[in-house]
Amino acid sequence: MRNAEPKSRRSISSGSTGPGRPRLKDVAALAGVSAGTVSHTLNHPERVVPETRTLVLDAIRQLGFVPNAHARALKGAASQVIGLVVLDIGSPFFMEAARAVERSAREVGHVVILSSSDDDPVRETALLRILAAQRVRGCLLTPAEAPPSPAWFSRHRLPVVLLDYPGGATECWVAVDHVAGARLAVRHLLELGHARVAFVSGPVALRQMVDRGKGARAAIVDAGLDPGEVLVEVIQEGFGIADGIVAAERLLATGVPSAVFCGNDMLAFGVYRALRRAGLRIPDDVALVGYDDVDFAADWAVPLTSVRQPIDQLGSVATQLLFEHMTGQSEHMHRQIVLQPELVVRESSGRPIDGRS
Amino acid sequence: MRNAEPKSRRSISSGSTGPGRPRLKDVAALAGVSAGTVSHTLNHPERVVPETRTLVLDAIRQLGFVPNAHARALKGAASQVIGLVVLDIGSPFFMEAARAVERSAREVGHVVILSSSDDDPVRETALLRILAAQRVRGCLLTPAEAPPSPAWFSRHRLPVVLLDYPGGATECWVAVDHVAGARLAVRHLLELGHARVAFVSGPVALRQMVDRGKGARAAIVDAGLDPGEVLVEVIQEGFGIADGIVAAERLLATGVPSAVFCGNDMLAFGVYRALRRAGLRIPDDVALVGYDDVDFAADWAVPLTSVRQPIDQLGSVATQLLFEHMTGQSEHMHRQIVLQPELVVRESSGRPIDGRS
DNA sequence: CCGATTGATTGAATCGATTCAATCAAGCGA
DNA sequence: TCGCTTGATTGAATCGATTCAATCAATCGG
Repeated sequence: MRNAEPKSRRSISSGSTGPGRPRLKDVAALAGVSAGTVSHTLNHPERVVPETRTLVLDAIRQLGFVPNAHARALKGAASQVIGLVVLDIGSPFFMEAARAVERSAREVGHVVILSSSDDDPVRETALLRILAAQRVRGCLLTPAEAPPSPAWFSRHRLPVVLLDYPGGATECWVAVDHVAGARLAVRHLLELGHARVAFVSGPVALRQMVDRGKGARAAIVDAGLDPGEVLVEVIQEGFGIADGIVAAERLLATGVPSAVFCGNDMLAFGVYRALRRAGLRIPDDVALVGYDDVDFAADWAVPLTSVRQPIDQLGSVATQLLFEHMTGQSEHMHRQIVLQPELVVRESSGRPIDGRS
Repeated sequence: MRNAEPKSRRSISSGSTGPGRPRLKDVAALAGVSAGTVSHTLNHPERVVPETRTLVLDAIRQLGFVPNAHARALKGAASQVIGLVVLDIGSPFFMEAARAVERSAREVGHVVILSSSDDDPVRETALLRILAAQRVRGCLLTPAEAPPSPAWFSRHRLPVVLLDYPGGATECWVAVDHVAGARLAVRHLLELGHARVAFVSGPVALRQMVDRGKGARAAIVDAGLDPGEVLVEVIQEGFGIADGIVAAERLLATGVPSAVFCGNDMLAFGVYRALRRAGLRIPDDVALVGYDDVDFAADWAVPLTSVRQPIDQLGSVATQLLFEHMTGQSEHMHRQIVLQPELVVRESSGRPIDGRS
């Protein structure tokens, strides 16, 4: 009994009930060649004589054969998949980055597994394990807290590039210099003649926000001034428009400086709204600068001066670095890249004010 | 020579040069059990006596073993991956949908391969082939034009649910009723007493835009009026803020109706901007309604009345349907789900106007 | 006209985990 | 103490494609 039909379970159902997912073997049978030849036409077409090739390709088309990537991968072929783990798919920042990554990956024939750690290190680890199990070719990661050690990645043979996270010298990463961005913004305001500047910050749990605060102070120090006298900090729990409104109201209660720099554009929009309601004009009464340069900034009622992050570049550079890492042999040198943001000056920051320091 | 070390190429390097990616075999060797037992501790822990289990688990931990998903899949285990092919990752709509899909998939222990067809049917086919090759468990697709036939998907054993696309009765799909959405919007304007309504449409190549136009006309017919007399259509090539501005300028040239319904919120924002510049007040002089209810709509200078699509629901319902399809045996019935959008009334549409029809 | 060379094709081993039948050991009743 | 049941563990076959050595055929020079 056991030997009567030892290996044709699949074939039977394939022959009788339905088409069944065609295997390479089926193609070979239909084309009247061996399995090896079919494989060759797919992977080394030059080794196969044209007539045979057409024969095989016809059979493939006829059966609608799609080679099993798992079997292929098992034999050692490099996977065509890379992983991307971000903190929050919902954020426009990561969305744009993901877009760039997807595009860059596509250019070299790869697809992307996208997932979100939701800022949870435990979930992050779980996701990395899944990616390792999938034997993806490599992965891009924005760590929730500290990323797994480089040893973890090399142990799992999982090339990694950290995204928007300044790591150590023994790993690859690409980050944006938030300190520099804020520095540009505040320097701009100081150059316009503002003597006191408010910094509306989002949650300080975010490295980015802390960096932007640092940059603001640095710009003031650069100008030979005292941050303690020039900077007014307002810290919000969130970073939406509503938080910006609250921040502006807090400022209104204590006296609004002539310039406000916000940790991101949403906060700036909120601040704008609240200040307008209070009868203040932008930029005549208050100069306003945001951060991120979201799509909307240029189209806001008063076009918003903002710091543009090279998100696109972030995604594509990181992907390129990853491919370098993936394809590079063991002689791969870890590289760290810091991208510089750019200040986009629009109407909201206004013109130089008369010196009344 | 050939037989001297027939199978230990990997083992050698593993033993001598570096750690090497540990295989199940290595775990078995370290734990002093057979491969089968290791597999059992992973997949049928109850079949293995507790002491052996700890032994094996220790070995797994010690080696940092992560089972090869490809080998697993090859043996027939269901993949933990689903595919998602959208038209454009960049758009907020798909971003939000992707987010919902990712979340729903995660809840049942799956990850998502995200990719964008960029509205190109050729690329769409290529992506679907990749997904089929990866033997993903199933896939969600927003077709660029007509999707591949249900036969294609069943041939490749690739369960599919069409996303935001009303397909046929022999496939699964989830879509939003754009006709109904526009109908709600225009009915609202008519009920407020507006006798003439402009419809600012985006590119008519988009099914959505055409449907919204239909809905606008339907609402007028519902009210017993003649669309030819009531509706003024303005068609734009794009659907950004700039296009909205152009549309408004065209309206201004011919005389602006007392109400404007826009194919999406961006167009509405542009219209708002242009009308304000022309000295018209919203909603006092012109009532304005958008579509999509993007994050910004509520926070716009004059909070925008808009039609909210249940995008989140779209993503999660589609994913649930896909899982039903994937896990369901052949007795799976194809299901079609149409989600209803909702009108969110805010200030921009104003209050009832005095009857001056 | 024969041996050698080139090139196309085939066959079999292989990747790593699963699974089922087979084995092995322990425990139990008689 | 022997046979039998029960349950843990092992071994071998298997999934589907790749690849390399082996085979087979044809062509060419001598």
